Amino acid sequence: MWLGSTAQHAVRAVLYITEHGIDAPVRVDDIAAALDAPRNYLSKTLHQLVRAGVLRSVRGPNGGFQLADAPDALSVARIVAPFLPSQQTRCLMGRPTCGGANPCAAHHRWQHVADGVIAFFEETTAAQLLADNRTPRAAARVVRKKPRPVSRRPATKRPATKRPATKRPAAKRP
Amino acid sequence: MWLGSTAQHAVRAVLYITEHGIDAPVRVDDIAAALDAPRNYLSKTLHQLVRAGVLRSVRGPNGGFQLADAPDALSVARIVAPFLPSQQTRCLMGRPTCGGANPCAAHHRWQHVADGVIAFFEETTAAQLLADNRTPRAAARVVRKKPRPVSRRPATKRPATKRPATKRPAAKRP
DNA sequence: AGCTAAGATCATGACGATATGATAAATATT
DNA sequence: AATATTTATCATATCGTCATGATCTTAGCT
Repeated sequence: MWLGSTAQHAVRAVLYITEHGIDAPVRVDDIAAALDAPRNYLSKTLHQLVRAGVLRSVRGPNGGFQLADAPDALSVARIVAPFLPSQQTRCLMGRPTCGGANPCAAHHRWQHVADGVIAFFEETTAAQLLADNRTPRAAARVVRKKPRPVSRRPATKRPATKRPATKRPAAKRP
Repeated sequence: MWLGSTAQHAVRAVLYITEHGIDAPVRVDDIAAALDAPRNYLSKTLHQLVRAGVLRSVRGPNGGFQLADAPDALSVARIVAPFLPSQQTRCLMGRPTCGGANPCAAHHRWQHVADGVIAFFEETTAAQLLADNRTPRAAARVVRKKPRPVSRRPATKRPATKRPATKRPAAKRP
């Protein structure tokens, strides 16, 4: 609902990378297998996230994708933005002039609802979703509380995480 | 936002019909001109609303479209339903199994937001939107109140409104 | 240098949404 | 019955999304 399948793949892929990419990049093949998503199309999608500054990619052997920032500084809005239709109006009717002096018929009633949706996208972080996913029991409760604004600490450059030649469990087909 | 242009045309057209179709059907040409929407495509769209039971159509001279029910018994949801993508899941990720025992990562946080949107569509009526449109000043206030559930009175069959041969101001090109 | 494991990219196509223009069908008026 | 008016429908076109499969490029390893 309200997210195209590409954006849905993007969110789920980012969550997967957040969970499994702590010390080594995650391969597209692994993500595609885990999400049951088309491999090449997912590759393209992830690359768009690289261009958007959400992910970093490493080519060649032992390559893959990692988060560019800390998961609690990554809002769903940033993940989803590259895959939203370009003409983004907040007007239900799509009226370009809607607002302020010239509201469309639905403007005032819709505004509240739309604000809620925008807030969800802006304030929900990858870290929160992952935490919810790990403890579904607790998630049903946490959601009752007023959401805190997204952590704005400046993108904690992690110290390059030069991973020590982690021999992964070898390729699937040796 | 979140409504395709067809659905947007549908809502605006219904509002126009609600306003101008009190005692006589409204012609597609008039609606198309008022909305600046493509004439034939709008015709098709309106016909879909006829099939959905939202409008009634009258063919031939003095024909056009009228509401099938009273405006305060017509929710936005009913207007928009025929133009929504068929696979309607409330899950942000589109997971078919999302919910209850097997929630997706975003389920609990998203549910509240989605509920708000659903409620907007279900509880907002054509009559309300039209009233808001006529008094934009007051609309900014009314929206603060808790919305009342949609009036459910049983579709007031109006007594056929056989209009007395209303000569309309003639065609555009005589 | 050559092999191999990865991401990056390209050509192609299916599909639905959004139209456009022409034509068919219905009906009120004369 | 003929005509004019109005909706209903059909054939076709365009565009963006969502892919698929093949090929190119990068970089670690020996």
